[in-house]
Amino acid sequence: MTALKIFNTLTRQKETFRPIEEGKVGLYVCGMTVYDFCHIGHARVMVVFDVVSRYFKYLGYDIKYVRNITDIDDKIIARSIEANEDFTALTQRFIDEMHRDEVALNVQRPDLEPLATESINNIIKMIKSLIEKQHAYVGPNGDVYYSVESFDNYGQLSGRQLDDMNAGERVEVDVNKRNPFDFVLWKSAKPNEPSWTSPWGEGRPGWHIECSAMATCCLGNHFDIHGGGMDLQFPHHENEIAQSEAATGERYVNTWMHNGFVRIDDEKMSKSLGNFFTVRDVLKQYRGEEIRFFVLSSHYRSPLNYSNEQLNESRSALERLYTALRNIEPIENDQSSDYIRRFEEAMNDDFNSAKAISVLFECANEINKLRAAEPKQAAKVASDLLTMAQPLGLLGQNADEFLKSAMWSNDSISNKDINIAMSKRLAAKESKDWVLADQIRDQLKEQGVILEDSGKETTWRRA
RNA sequence: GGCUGAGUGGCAGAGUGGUUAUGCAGCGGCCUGCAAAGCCGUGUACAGCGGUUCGAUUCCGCUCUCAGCCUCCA
Repeated sequence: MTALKIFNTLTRQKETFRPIEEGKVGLYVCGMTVYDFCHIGHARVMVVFDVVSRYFKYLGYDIKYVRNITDIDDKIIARSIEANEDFTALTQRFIDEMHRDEVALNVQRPDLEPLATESINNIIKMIKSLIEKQHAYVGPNGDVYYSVESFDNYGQLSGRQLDDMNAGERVEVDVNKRNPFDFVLWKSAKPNEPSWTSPWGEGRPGWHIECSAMATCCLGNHFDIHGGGMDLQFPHHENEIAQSEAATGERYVNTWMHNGFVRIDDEKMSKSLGNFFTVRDVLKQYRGEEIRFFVLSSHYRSPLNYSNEQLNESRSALERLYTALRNIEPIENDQSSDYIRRFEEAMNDDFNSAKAISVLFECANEINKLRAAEPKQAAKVASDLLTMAQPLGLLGQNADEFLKSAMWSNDSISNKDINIAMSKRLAAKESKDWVLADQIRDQLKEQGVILEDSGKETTWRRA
């Protein structure tokens, strides 16, 4: 059995995973800022780290998975003013929507979902300690800043030197900062903004500090894995390291994992570019499992190009897998399985879900070959297939139900009417009236229903 | 300007110093009353130019192209 290897952004290498505490894993992932619906890029983070978490469980680890929710920031404030809605009502609304998307994508809830607004005490404590240790200072405007020059290893994660970066190239440099790369820990409140009391007056936390506070609070000063999107590498995660290690004096995180972007027409999908699709929108056309399969069909660090063609392919792929599982009662396989071995080998290689999925198809092929002659053997392979699908969060539905429920044709004709048409066709077939039988079949096909004859039995599915 | 990463067959997408990825689509066959599903077979793929090597798509160098970060962003 190969050991689990994970690509660590910090070292830019795959490293054998060694937990800090035997048999346990602490995982922290940067979650959503809740002022809008989740888009497919967010879905990728959710699904990717859901699989990471499921796979650790599959391997028998006791995992603690923490994903924060940013429920206070500039955009939230802007939205709440715009919508004339209290910011807590706004954020609660989108937290609920996010949870709805997760359910649709079969994403399991993290063990903890801390809120920034419920972590203010810890945030203040950490800022205090940073000021005491002279890693932070109060600027002329009353905001508290982190001093990047006070931290020797600043730039270790993103592989950049302070001198190499073009500060102020695209954004005006804040005159209150000693170094242009210093960042806000505590922001003083403007009139009518939500705020909390602190030693530096009424205000709210900066973006980066909340994650340091929540992560160390939930998982300890030093934990195993921290994840998030590629774009968070700099400055967000770089700043988290600087803050946390300066404040605690301990190493912060062993392994950093970053997932690649979803792209549209070879461009990053993002809010600022406006080229995004919300999970909600895509769910009108595709099932959650189809979106999930699409996300897992490429490696998590690769770019993922969004298109209908790709989603359609994911649909066909799932149909093939479910078709193999149809009408089979899996029997637990007591023998060691080469499929499982290769599946684990793929997953142990930095969670290579694309490669792992190819093993699922080999199982499907094997089942189809065995099903007539050796049904018992086929049932065992089916069990293997489901065993592998579980940590991927796939194939959890009943095969026949999945195949009978394709979404857009659901309302065109009822199951009852399908059955009526089928019995008419059966009668036609028995009297060898092929013209009528084919006519009925063609008609159903127009309504999105495909008939499949096998021997005397006829099954149906929706296209 | 600095720093990352990527360029694979019609499409998508893994991987490897010499041997079948996988899925979708195509073609031929089997099965079928005919289909569908399934099975079998089938594709001179690895951006370009040099180098290392008995041998490179895989290692090294250069070139070209693309994407990302250096502002908020998953």
